Amino acid sequence: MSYSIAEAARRSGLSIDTLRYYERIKLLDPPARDTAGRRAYSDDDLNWLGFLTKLRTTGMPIKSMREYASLRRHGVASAGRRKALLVEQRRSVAERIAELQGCLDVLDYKIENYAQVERKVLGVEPGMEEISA
Amino acid sequence: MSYSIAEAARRSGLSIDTLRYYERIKLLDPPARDTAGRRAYSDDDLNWLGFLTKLRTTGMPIKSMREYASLRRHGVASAGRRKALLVEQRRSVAERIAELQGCLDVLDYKIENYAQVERKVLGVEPGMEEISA
DNA sequence: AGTTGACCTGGAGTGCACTCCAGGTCGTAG
DNA sequence: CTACGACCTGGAGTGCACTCCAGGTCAACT
Repeated sequence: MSYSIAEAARRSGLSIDTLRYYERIKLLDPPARDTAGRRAYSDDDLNWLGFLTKLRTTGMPIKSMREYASLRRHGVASAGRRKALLVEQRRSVAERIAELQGCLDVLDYKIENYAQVERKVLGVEPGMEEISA
Repeated sequence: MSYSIAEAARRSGLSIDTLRYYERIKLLDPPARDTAGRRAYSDDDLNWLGFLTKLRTTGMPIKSMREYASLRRHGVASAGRRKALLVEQRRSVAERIAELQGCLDVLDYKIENYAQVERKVLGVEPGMEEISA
């Protein structure tokens, strides 16, 4: 199967401009072209884009994604280095999740404070004593 | 207690430039000044900076942090809106954690693949049969 | 034959969140 | 008294990851 740039954009969730940008900066190997010179993305291209967006979601900088992409072109000999990059990214994602979890706790604490203030305000409204109790 | 800008930077984990920047864009009320006109940050200032960095860590844009900061200046009447902002941010953080968890799963899958490839390579090395088994 | 719409290229522009700089002022140590 | 280091100001510069633009090509419809 092959896909126009519009279709590839739709399926990958990236914009058309971003697809061309990723190609320019060598995140993505130049896809095949149709007879009119238009890009024709393969399923492999789409799968790779899917993985790239996962990496991006984890906050991996484009520089590192480019390194990974470049290693991929160098075949099986680069597998060790690629694995190392992923292991490092895994570590950084786990760390980030823990950090966000900490922020969640702070938010919960603050929100609970606001909720208590609300209950207090209700409590001093005339006739509302039973609600605040 | 009051702190020089260098000390405030050290304690908040922000740079001196960032502290002045946050003040300029009204994330932070102008701190007191000493007799020489230098900034003297209070404990309250430091606590607020601590909370700001939590919000920033959650990925809240500066625009929204400014809104929160501005509401804070308008006293108790704005508490409802402030709580709503925090509740929304809480939701977005929880979502982000789930998203990252999904990425973690993809990374684990890929890493496991690489590990399998490594075991296979070992397997075909002479005298290594028992390791790959 | 003409118009439309999707696509092409190289290059410029954008928004965000800082970060750096030049030139100047203070208060203290030598 | 001067040298130093920490601080001050307004404004310019940076890096990232896109995003937009002008001007052009091409196949298909009317």
